Amino acid sequence: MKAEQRRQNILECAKRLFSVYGFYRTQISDIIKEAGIARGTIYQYFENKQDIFITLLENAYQQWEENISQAVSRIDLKRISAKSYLRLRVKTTLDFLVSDPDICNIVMSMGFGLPAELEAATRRLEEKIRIIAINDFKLGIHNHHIHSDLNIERFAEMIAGAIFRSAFHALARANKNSREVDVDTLADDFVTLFAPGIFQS
Amino acid sequence: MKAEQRRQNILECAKRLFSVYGFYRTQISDIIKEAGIARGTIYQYFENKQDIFITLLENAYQQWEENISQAVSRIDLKRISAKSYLRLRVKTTLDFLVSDPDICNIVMSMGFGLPAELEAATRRLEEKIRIIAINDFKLGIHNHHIHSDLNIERFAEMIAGAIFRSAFHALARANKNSREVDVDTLADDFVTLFAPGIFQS
Amino acid sequence: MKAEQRRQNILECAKRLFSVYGFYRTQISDIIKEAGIARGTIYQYFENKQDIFITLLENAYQQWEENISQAVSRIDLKRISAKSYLRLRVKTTLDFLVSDPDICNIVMSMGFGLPAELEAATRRLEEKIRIIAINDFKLGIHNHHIHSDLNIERFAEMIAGAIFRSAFHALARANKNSREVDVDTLADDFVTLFAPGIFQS
Amino acid sequence: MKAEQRRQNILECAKRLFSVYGFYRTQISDIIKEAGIARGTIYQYFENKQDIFITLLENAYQQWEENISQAVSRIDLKRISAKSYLRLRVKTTLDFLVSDPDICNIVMSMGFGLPAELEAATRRLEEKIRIIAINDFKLGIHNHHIHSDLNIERFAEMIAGAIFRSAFHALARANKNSREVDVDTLADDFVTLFAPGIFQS
DNA sequence: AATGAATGAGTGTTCATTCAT
DNA sequence: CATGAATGAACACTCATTCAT
Repeated sequence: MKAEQRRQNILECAKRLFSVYGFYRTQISDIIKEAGIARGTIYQYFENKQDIFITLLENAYQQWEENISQAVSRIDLKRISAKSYLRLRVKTTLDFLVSDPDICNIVMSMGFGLPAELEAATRRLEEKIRIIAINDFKLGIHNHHIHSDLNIERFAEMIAGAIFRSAFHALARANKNSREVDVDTLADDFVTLFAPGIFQS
Repeated sequence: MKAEQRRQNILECAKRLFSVYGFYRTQISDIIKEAGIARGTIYQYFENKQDIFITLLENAYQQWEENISQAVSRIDLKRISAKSYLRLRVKTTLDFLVSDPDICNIVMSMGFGLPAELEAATRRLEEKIRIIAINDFKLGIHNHHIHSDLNIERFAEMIAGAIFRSAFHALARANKNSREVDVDTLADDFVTLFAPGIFQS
Repeated sequence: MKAEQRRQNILECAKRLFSVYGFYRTQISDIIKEAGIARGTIYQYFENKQDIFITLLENAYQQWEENISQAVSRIDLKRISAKSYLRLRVKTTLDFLVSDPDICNIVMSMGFGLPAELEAATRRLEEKIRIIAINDFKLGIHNHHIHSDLNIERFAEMIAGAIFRSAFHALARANKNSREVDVDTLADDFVTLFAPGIFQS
Repeated sequence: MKAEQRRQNILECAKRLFSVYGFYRTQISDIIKEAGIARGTIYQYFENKQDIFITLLENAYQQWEENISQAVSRIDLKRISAKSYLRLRVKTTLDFLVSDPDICNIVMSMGFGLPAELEAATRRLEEKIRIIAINDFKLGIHNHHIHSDLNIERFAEMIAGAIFRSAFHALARANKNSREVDVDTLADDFVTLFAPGIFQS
């Protein structure tokens, strides 16, 4: 498993660097220096620079889906209130973003100006969040917690935007120790702002 | 005046290209080809590639501030309702973003991974929007339209995020003709979603 | 004569700049800025950058030859001592170099690394000095002031080298006011060092 | 050791080219063509063009100082005559210049018009020679071989000028085979010309 | 004659990727 | 598997010269 360890180490280093400098300004030289390996070695684990970047995202998405399904599995849908459900969803997302701030940084940047393939990969997470939000809205409408004439697609976009932006700022400003706290107040603030508009009685 | 025209043309072309390909993938060669000028000519109008990019942003910011101050000057603050005021603010911002979708694209991308100087320049617009939102909140609190115990800094972030993201998607999907419509429904959707949370009675 | 004036002004400015920065680091842009003329104008007076440089040297050579012939015409060869003759020759050369330190600077640099044509032009002055020195030596041998078995070609080289180097340093260090003095003591020092070796009795 | 060999080869080629064409007219393309390497390779051994040039000079200076100290260590100062000492000094310098005519060419050119940093580096050798000459003069005065009222700074300049110029011409004209001879006669000619003036009894 | 915008060949340098050891 | 020297296409930028006005 030595090889697998090395692979992970490369990914780890690359993630940190991509997160700070972005795709173009992070050079292969930087990554191998950080990982303490030789120039050629990195190409034994990855096809090329893009491959590293995409692998990073792919891993993050997998992690994300596991988090989501775990969180959902713990809910008793019949007993939880709509508002608590919203908060849980937001909290789960924020927890994930906070648990891996580097990936969070990469994904939230929208990947503007990246090679087409990478841009697409970058956008997949927001897309997933949007789809989950839309499905939740549909569920809410079905359960009569949400008015059926709301533009749920648009709402989903705005919510995704709000979460990403506020998470981004919270992470950017946070010192390492106080992050745990931030997530809870952030989720609370989110619910305070959005719940009234979403659950218009 | 010929010179000024050419300068504008270069900016125009560069804007379009930066908007689609970002800073790194847009090459000087592309810009001059698009502008139909020779290699050296571009350097008679701009110091370097960064200079073009920054000039573009600076122009946009100036335009943006003019729009804002014009819009505000037409309001009778004593007669307008809080909700209408919110809608007007959002509408003004969206109008601006829609009127220059390329700049909008560039600015909304957060400039992640750009050379430090450019990244800073890129973030200035969102910062401005956030500050305006915060000031509006303070005004609302002062006028008792908004609860004083809301976390207005956080709200401002979320609102900025929501506006940018939804505008971005609206623009990305929109065909050129239907944009006018989008802005109005977008503003309406925005108010529908946010007003209840902001103006909690 | 307006045109001739302008031409002279360009030469004047170019000379100063070439003297300080050399051929390559002096740009046409610098010259026109210094001369206060437009970019195109300079090409109405000179073919190209090289042409300016060569014209400068040519003028200097002409000036130099006038100086030399004037100085010689004032000597009564029958009455002057060999040593005084040597001193006069050296003094004349130094006077010229001091009278136009910029040209002096250019010529003394040997023109190493210049385009072939310019390098050749640059070396012409030292060549002239060497030839004059050789002829003077021959005259000295003929008049029995100088041993006939000395290697006069070699002596001429060394003398040219010594004059140029010491003049160069004197000029480089001199403040504008004290130059007149320098030339005389320089000539004296030169005679003190070289006369014994040249006029070996 | 392969790497060191390649590095030396690059320096070798660059030296030859700089010697003939100077700094500006020698292009990176020329050097790599001469060295038979790829464009990027040269930047693995040197930071940039200037770095190559400076390394070349630095190496030469080191070589020169070794030569000097070796030569001095072989002298028995108590037994050697002042004139022989002078000849030895000149001979040592000429031997060095002749042993590496390319560097000699570069250094003797005074570096006029080079980028400031390079110009400074270029002038260091003449400066060293001048200082050695001055120290030797002081020694000569102390030992009563040289009059104490001579302007030794000036003499040092002239001597340096004479050596450089005559060496330069000797090298420029010499065919490869006859150099050995030249140095000895050159040193003799030098002593013949300068000794009487320096050791004025 | 004067202008200055336009030109484009040329130059140094970068950096992801390859490959012999 | 690991290494790191070698590669070369790609890129931003310069600057002497031209030419329409």
